[in-house]
Amino acid sequence: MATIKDVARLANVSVATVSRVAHNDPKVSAKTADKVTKIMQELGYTPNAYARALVTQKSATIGVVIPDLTDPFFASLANGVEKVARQNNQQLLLSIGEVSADSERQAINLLLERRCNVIVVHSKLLSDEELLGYAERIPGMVFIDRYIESISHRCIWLDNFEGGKIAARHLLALNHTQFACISSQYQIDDPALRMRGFKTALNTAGIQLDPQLIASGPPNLQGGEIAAQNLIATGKQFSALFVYNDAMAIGAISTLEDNGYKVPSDISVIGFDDVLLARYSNPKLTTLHYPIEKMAMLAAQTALELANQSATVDSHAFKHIPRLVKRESTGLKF
Amino acid sequence: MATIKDVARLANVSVATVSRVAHNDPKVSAKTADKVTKIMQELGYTPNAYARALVTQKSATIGVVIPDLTDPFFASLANGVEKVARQNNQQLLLSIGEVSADSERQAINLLLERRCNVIVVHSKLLSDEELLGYAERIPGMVFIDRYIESISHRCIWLDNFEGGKIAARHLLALNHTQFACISSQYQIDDPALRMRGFKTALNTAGIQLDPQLIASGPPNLQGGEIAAQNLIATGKQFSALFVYNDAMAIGAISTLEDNGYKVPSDISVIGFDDVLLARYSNPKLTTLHYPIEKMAMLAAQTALELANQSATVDSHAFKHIPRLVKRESTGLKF
DNA sequence: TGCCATAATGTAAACGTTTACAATTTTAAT
DNA sequence: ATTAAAATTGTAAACGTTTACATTATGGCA
Repeated sequence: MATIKDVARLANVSVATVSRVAHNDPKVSAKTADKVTKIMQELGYTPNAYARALVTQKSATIGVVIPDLTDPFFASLANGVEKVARQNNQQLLLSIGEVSADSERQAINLLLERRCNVIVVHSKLLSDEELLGYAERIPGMVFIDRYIESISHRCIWLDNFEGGKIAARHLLALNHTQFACISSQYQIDDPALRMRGFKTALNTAGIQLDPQLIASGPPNLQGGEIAAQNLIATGKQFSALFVYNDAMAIGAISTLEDNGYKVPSDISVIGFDDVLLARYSNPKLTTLHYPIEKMAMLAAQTALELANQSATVDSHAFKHIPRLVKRESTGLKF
Repeated sequence: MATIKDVARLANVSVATVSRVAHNDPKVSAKTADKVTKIMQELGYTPNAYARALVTQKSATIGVVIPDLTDPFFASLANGVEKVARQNNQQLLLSIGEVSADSERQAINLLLERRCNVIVVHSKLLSDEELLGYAERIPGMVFIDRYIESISHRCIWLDNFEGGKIAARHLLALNHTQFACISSQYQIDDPALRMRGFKTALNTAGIQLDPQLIASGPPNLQGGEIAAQNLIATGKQFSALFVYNDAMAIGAISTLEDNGYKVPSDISVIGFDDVLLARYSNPKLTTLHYPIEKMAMLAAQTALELANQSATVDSHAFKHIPRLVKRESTGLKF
């Protein structure tokens, strides 16, 4: 590939001049600028980002660490970061953390090697201490979907507890009195918080959740199907079901309908996350909207500002509350 | 950030020795290796990928150009590339091409600046000529979901025409005789090919497709809903519906059911792509599986080999045929 | 003990840029 | 025509590595 020197030689100027033309620096005469531009095109010259990064000490790159791209939730996250990256003429470097602490660590390290000074990390497996260590080293690192007290101004997270409460209040407002839950068996924090919020709101209304009507499974379609089967197998009555996420909720609905229950007329079902699926399911899913793309954009913006020491973000924006999206899967209890 | 020189100074050795330790070169004594390693850890030394790339002339990076991350189809594509990237210790650089020829061009150029020599491109907007120009400059560039005659060994594509035929044959085998179609109004090639394949197979069976029973719309849920409404509005009978993609198919089903038609008992519906949605919809969608992740992996693998001039791939593998996935949305016509 | 092969380490150039600073050319005012 | 200021261009160091080659240290053997 043609280098700046090649251009300089052919144009009979110094590399400095070529560099100036490449940055359309005003202190270069129109004539030489033309000449150089022409040669650049002839040679198909493209500046070498590595050389540039080396000397300027900036990578023009935003890094993202997520566990998985196929999950639409994380795809939205990456998309949010990409948007602000593009707005700021930065490129997106993607590092997939998979499912082990080791690969998450690996993913972060790769970003560090590339001198990414702006990084959005979604980590559920690394300890607070380890993340703090990284955070200390690189000021432009921000955590999404995680809360670490001592660096709360660098954490963008959703209030899952509150989400659970909102779900409960919605079902209570529809006159339901007999509740069931489906939780996820993975990811320590989120499911537990959502369930606790749900129970708390029920208790406030003077209702106890029957422990036998809490099922769980892996957080996907099949998990929801199995959990719903277990719920039905208890033989207990319930008219409202709060499910950990949309995928499980759709699985649960499918099992319920296979067993002769109509949603929402017999049983109301509410999901969580509001991923694409929720709008495509039948009946369309009532759920709690997780504004992940917006949060990701905020995270990227914050990381960018922190990296430039220009941080002025209102730290109240960091906690997000999910919003109830009423669709077709919940209804009045008669 | 600590550099190799810092390490060298503190360890009382030359930078060359540190570099050797970093690559665990065998020609360094165990004693010094230990000493250096310790200092590296103390300083939290991470080699600078840019400096390394500059001198070795390799970027250790695979680039991907896709129009959009939120579309699960493209997310799968990116995921496939990422998988082989990781297998080969490469990093994923993502460039979003959006929806204009200009931004696609921009996306490719950014990758070139970063001296990505392995690139998987999904472009529908740039002309064959322009892509050929790029292909010439960089040998490790491979095109997915596109066919360019003169560089067919660098194109990984799906036979949409054949897919249309398979769909038709499936519906014919179920004894259907009255057909309708929903196509997409965007993306010149794919929809046209799918529809042509469909018609061709019908004609072979001696059936003509009524031109009035071909509707179209934007390739999403709403597009499918609207198109189905138009189909119903014609007042014409049909028992089998071939839809451009799964999202539209789900929209169409929703409209059909709202109008009192049962799927599949009244009308069989077949989609295309087999995205996540197809498995989550109700009824579950019969569709044509587009093995995009597998294709993306093959593309990345091919690009990698081309970049290393070690290409030995069987070029017959480059054309892919979609596979029929029979689920619940199609059934026998009585 | 001296010598040589081998192992270990160091030196320095190169990769392709950017950017102070220096040098040169142009411009305009006298 | 002279000259100072302004505009343009060039020089060279620096960024952090890798690596061919040169140098030095080590150990084995006679």
